[in-house]
Amino acid sequence: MLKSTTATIVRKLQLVSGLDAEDVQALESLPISIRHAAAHDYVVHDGERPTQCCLLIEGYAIRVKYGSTGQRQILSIHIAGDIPDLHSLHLNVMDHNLITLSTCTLGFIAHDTLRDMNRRRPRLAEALWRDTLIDAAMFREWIFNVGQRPARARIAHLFLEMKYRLQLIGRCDGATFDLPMTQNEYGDALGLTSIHVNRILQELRREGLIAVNRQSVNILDEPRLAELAGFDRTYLHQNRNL
Amino acid sequence: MLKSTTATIVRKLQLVSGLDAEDVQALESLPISIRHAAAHDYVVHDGERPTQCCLLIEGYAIRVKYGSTGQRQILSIHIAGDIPDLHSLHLNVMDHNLITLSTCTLGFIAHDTLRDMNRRRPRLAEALWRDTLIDAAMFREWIFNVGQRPARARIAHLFLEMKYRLQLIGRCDGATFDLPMTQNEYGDALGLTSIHVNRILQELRREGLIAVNRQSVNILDEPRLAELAGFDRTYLHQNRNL
DNA sequence: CAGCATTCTTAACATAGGTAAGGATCGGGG
DNA sequence: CCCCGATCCTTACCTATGTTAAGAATGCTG
Repeated sequence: MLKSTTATIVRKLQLVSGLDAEDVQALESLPISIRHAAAHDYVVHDGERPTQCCLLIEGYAIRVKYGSTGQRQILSIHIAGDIPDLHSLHLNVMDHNLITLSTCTLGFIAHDTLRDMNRRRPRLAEALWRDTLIDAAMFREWIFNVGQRPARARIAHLFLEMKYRLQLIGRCDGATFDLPMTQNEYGDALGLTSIHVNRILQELRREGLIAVNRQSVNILDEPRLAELAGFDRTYLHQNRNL
Repeated sequence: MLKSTTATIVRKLQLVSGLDAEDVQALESLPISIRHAAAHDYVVHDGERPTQCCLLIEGYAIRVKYGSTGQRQILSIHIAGDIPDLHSLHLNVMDHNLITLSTCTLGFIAHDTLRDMNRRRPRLAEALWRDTLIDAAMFREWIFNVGQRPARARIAHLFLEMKYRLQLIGRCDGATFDLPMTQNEYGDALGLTSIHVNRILQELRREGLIAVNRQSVNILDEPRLAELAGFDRTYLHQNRNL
């Protein structure tokens, strides 16, 4: 079952920002060069000056900042339909890395092409701008998460965010979804050590809230988890009318 | 000495993104309604649906998220020339609050007016988009700061960020600049308690790195402070050619 | 100038989360 | 099919930061 390379992003933008037929047409006819990447491959490096953007067609990727003393902070987790380095269209230098989490299908679109499209189709340009703004909104929530919530709530919040984002693109029907992350990586995302992540995960399992393993998450008791996390999905801005 | 309401933002955008004479002209002739606000006033509320953006003409403001159990996280600190709620142009609902820190001169610009300008002047639209992207870049660094750095480095990093941003708009010549924040507010910004902020500030003072009080900061030993903080200004994207 | 409310400071004590180290499992390559 | 490296899990102990409390500076405001 071969899906169009743009199917997922088209679906996302349609739901989130609204596109007319011509916009969809413009997106679908964009020249994209496909590449397959292995898990834990660099897509874009910190300090680099990209001349193209990377559409995540299939798989999972993360944005990561490294510190001088080896610390590592995951800034966001990306799924199919995302363009994690869209910002490079207007920000010349990368200030972080883009790395795959799983094997991925990537589609590269030249900056020139995108700029051209934006000029021609202001509604699409707006949708892309909006996409980067939603990115920023998720960063804000991430700051709150890391700065204010205790470890349990932090982890719970991450799972719920991923659930709603995957739901939007049709990759989570019930309560289960793929998420190929190690406990170490959860730690890097949440500002915790893998040991502590492990402690908390044990607790949450014991309490019957979730089932997690290296590749997937199953949310067993969403109401209690949402309560624990203080989760409010407004910040995801998934509905353009809301 | 009366300064034009747009002088600071024009200066910033010129340095950061480059504007031609017509762009400047367009900005300067924007209809703006001025309002003065007291310190600690709400400018925009979480959950609100703004129909205008707020240009910070004079003074300091913060963006803040409140948690269900009273926690408070400051997401960013804003200075003259910033439009802290520019994102509301494409994101309908506010997911946080905008609050003044000091008495402020605010300039409100209707969304319709801005959208109109963006359509007419693509370069300006690009500069504004870029401005929101720099915002996002600062959020990323803020995540790293709160997630990875120990308290000392966290505080040091905040001071250095403010220094370079104020320098750009000409409000920090030497090593001293205004920053009207209490230790409590530093805590809310950094995910620390005011008591711990106080402890660290004492240390940094004793070691001759900084002098801080309720309204201003004096960076006494920038090299050592930058070393401590692991500060690298790239993420501020202050130079369009860089 | 008095008086009240912040803010700052210090101290004693408590705990969430980090560090270190080793054993148990698991999955992919030879 | 078995071995090896990577995860995962567990335990014990330690430290940065939070909590509570209370007094000393400030700085408004009347």
